[in-house]
Amino acid sequence: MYEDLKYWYLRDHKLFRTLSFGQIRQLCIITGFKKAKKGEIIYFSSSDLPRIFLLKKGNIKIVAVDEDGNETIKDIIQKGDLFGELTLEADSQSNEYAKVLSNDVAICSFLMSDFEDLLLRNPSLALSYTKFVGLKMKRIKNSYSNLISKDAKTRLFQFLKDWAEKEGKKIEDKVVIENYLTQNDIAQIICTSRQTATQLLNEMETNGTIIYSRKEIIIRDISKL
Amino acid sequence: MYEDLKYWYLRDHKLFRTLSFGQIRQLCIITGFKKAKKGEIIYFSSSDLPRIFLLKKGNIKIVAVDEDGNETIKDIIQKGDLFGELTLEADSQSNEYAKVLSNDVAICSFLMSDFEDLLLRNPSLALSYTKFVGLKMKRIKNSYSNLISKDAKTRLFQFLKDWAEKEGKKIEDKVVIENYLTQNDIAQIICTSRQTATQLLNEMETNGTIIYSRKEIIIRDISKL
DNA sequence: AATGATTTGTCGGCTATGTTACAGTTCTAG
DNA sequence: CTAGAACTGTAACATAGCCGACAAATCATT
Repeated sequence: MYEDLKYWYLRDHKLFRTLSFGQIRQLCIITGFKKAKKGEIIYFSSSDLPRIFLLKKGNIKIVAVDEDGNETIKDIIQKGDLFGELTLEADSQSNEYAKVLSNDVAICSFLMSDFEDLLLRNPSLALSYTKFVGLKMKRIKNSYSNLISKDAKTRLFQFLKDWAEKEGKKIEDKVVIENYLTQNDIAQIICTSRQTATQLLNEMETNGTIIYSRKEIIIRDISKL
Repeated sequence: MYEDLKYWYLRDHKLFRTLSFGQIRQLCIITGFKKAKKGEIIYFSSSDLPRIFLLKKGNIKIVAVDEDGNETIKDIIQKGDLFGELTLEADSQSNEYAKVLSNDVAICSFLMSDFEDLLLRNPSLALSYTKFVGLKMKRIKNSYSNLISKDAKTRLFQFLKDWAEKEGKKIEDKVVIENYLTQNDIAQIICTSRQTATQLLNEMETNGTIIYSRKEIIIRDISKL
């Protein structure tokens, strides 16, 4: 029964959909299944054995701390996303951890080495996984080049657009996003100061392009972003 | 004989070193083997069939053009590097091309689909390749976060340091780099205006940290960068 | 050797954005 | 219900680095 649970938790992910029950049993080791609450911190890069994680429920942010102690948001992970040592290469020096944003999350994980074995036995999965990593790379490239070449306003617009696309719910002609980020979070994601983010958001609100509150963000007309 | 040539040209790359002669024959299709001269432009994203390229000799830059016609340097490719559709996913919209920087280059290429077949038959190669793509991703992340969080001067320093490490020749306690980039190129790589790059380089020269000419750059004391 | 093209050098004004600083608002935990 | 913490709002000021403009130097081609 517990075995079955594990099975479904992985099967769920599109990457693993092609695998048989038996094959997933090979990856028998969802050694970790964890729940956590808002604000909790989950260390993963420095964990004993390198792992790959799968977020089953909720939202987390990946935060990196540099030498000077500055925090930067590396990524926002949503339900269904993989995170951790996706490159299959343990990286001791990257000083990253995950912080829970939503009220509670559920995470499962498996050992990198076990995953490698599975890939070796399933070339087509290996290929899919490579493409998956590649896609991730492309996304990163894209968002970074936005960060570099556009000004803060454009970056905010782009961010909201992406967010709406990923998680927004269309209600009539508006898009409603559940807002689990603080303005500071948003600022960090689009790489600007909190103040500028605040200003821009307020500006958009007075313009009537969005309705902002701590609970949700409503975008009037997504095509105008 | 010609077959043998192809073989060696691939065998050369560390990724393919583990493959047998026969396996490389499977990838029998180094359909392209091309030479080009300085300034030439090589289109690859829009090429008929998606390919993966291997630069055998020389240096090229990967340039992307955005909607407004602005050119940005995406990458500098050196002898031995792979480039092209590394993610194994044809990408029609990325408007990229390669421009030859050194006096002449030699490039060989093979079809993405053939490469995929090879990966399917060689799980361990697939794994290596995944790690290779992963590594590339990590590098990109790294350099981008430099671009974002550091100022132009630090970026230039970092760039010179990397360049020296990759290509510099140690002569006594100095490092000499063959300079095939214009100041404009450098500016684009570190994402600043040409003027600022010029200013910073001159500043470094008067400081005595580097000796700059169009042919070569000499770094006095690399540890001081 | 000459001419045009490319690359480099330099300057002053301008703008977006970070910084510092503080006040008001909303949430949270006891 | 209340105090403290965490967020949000606003403003003045400083500045890195972009941009336009143009001159000087170097390279490439005939």
